[in-house]
Amino acid sequence: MHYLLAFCLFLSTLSIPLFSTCSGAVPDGGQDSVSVPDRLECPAHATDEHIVEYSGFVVSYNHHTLVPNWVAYELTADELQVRYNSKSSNFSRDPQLKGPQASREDYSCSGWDKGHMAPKADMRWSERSYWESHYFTNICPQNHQLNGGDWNRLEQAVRRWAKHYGRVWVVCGPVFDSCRYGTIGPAQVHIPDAFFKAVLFPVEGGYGAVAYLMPNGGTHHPLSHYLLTVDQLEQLTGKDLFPALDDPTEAAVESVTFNPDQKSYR
DNA sequence: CGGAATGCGATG
DNA sequence: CATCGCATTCCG
Repeated sequence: MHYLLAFCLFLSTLSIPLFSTCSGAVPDGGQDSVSVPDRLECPAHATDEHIVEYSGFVVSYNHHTLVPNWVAYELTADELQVRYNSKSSNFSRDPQLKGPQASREDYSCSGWDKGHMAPKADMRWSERSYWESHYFTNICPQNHQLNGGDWNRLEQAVRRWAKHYGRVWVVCGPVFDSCRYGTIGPAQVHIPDAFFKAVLFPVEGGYGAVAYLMPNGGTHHPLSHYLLTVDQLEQLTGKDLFPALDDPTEAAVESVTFNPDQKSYR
């Protein structure tokens, strides 16, 4: 017990922030980088990102912030029928990925949750996808209240929508602006200021979309409080979301907010 | 209320 | 290391 406490204090002394550039603009060298797959849910490719394709989701990993730039996946109603389960949830590094990664030590005693971007509850359709969701390439430091609260409620809504619409396309990730929370751990894992999530729906003859932005704190509001258009989210994050849509469709879908519950039986 | 789902941390 | 218990939240 005393040893553990001393260990944590030791780690905290190691994690003195030097100067943390938040932009992620530092080029990280040497990693094989694959182009972004041509899928509906994937954002346009940007510089300084390393694309990793897992069985259940695609990650744009940032070797500077040690968190993903974004995580994207299609979620189907069929996938939610299969419920692979494990008593333990063992977070680990992606063994295939070269270069720096976060580790458990960075998060332990940090006061921040290991927050999934692609939720493990969305990846239960196979043992492989389940464990891949536990790689640190899919994890961000996240406020505990948010992780179990409003962010979790949004994830539950996405599963409800996937069941109702048959499939949805999801992209989410951290947002860095003021970098007010600094970093955690010896590896200096960057703590996001906020998180975004955008969801694309198949509707008759076309698509609808919603976007959310939640600060990385213990706020509690109705989900509608965090709502914004995909256009607004793109301006905030500098990302081009759902670029696989043809231009007129993309423009129409991203300028208005779809109401996914409007047509449901509730 | 019971079952999912997000986790953390104590216990052998 | 695995297992268990705890807290919170939401849904049917």
